[in-house]
Amino acid sequence: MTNPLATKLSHYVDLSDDDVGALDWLCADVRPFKAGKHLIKEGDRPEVVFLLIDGWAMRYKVLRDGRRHIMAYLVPGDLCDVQVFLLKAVDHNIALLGDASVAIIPQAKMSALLDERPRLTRALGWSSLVEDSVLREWLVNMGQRDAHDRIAHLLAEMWLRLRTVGLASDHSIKLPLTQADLADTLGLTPVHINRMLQQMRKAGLIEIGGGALHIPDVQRLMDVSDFDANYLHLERRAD
Amino acid sequence: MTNPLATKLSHYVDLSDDDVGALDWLCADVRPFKAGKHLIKEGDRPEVVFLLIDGWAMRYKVLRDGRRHIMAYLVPGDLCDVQVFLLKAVDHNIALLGDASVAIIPQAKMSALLDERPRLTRALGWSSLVEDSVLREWLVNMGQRDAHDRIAHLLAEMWLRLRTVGLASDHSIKLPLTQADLADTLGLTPVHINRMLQQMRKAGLIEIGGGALHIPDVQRLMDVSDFDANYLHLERRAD
DNA sequence: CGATAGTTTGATATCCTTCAAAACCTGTGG
DNA sequence: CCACAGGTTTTGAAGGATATCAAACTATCG
Repeated sequence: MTNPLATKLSHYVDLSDDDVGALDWLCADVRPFKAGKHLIKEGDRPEVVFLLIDGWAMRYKVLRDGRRHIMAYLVPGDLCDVQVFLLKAVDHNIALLGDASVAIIPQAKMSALLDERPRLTRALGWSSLVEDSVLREWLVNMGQRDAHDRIAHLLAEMWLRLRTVGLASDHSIKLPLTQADLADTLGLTPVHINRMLQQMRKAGLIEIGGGALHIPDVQRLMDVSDFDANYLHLERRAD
Repeated sequence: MTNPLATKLSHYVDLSDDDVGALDWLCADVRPFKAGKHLIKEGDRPEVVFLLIDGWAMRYKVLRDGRRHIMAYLVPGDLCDVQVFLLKAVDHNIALLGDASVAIIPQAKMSALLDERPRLTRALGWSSLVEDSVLREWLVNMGQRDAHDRIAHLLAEMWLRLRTVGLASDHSIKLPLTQADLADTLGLTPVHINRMLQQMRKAGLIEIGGGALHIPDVQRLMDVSDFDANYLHLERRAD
């Protein structure tokens, strides 16, 4: 199974071969993009849906005084704002964090899929509920945890999410984030991120650097950061 | 127009009389509940959808050590987790903040509405995109703003949201929140909330207390808190 | 090999928390 | 109608987590 969206959705529902075929059909138009390319800009009214095939993207906002806040990371298998064409104008940006491959899906194709494949529609609905749930957990993370635990929680989440699309090898993932990116994600200073990462390194919790993250003992990282994987809803609903 | 959901949706699309009638039909079963009553509990798999008619509710999570974080406030016209029956189990709680009236909508009734009234379906989709957008703005609020601005931003938002359902009289709204609630919403201490509120009172930004909030100059409150109303998507899409 | 982005270090300032107690409400039962 | 109980708001003093500022160091890439 090469399509990362299919890999992800198969965690939520049983996909038939036809379903997988339909997803491949959806991703007929895959293009390479350079690092920093914007898929969506504030004020746009997008006409197509994007699906990340390879690489990372971030969803972010810029405040009036120039500060930036990153509100989500998109990894392979993640869709950009499936429903967003309902709105007059989007209120955020989505940019690639490195060179990436992106499938471009015309609105009509997306609608056709949703009309004809109820099982996929359900899986996509699930997937978007999980996105909401992740957003809520980020809010809790910012509101209730100190810098150390906040970072640990985020890293554990990214590791788990990448594993569900088959992108965690042994205990490592690619992590194309600078410490400034982490700072703008967690509401902290790059300086403080740096100091906390050093502390976590010394404690043997993580090895980080050079665009990669190694977590020797994921359970331990989850324990220290009060991580409860429920919010990722990886357990399939029984019915 | 008495149905607060109809009032809210009419900001997004033009509703026909039939649409409004359908919404009233949806809310046939309205019941009174006592303060503190839980509409949804973590681990539930709800069979019905709730619609707040009168009163406030909060969506919150409890961490392992007992800390609580409030992730959203629901006000009249807001639905509880329309799609949530897709999930195996919800990962949060929704409780009433005071005595309230709640419409109880069976799953089947909701589905029927969505099948038969594409315009309402579109409006509900819009409404749920706005909810997501609000959640993202809360994340930015926590990540980038200090205590004072964070509080100001939240109060301005609640004032605007209540106004769109016709519940802001002159410059006042009901605000059934304790300072501890605000603290658990904004990731601050009740003590610090208290001191900031005093400061805002002295500055003439707000009058708050006794379950009510008065904002003499909403524009000023929005200015100091870097409030950009775009994220509420109150501008109707032109098409 | 120089330029540029990213990481690391140190010293100091500040916002916010913590802890503890007093004051203030609001509803309830006697 | 008073007294009391529980929750909420307010106040003070002191400590801690994180920010700020400035600069050195390191990696990366054309």
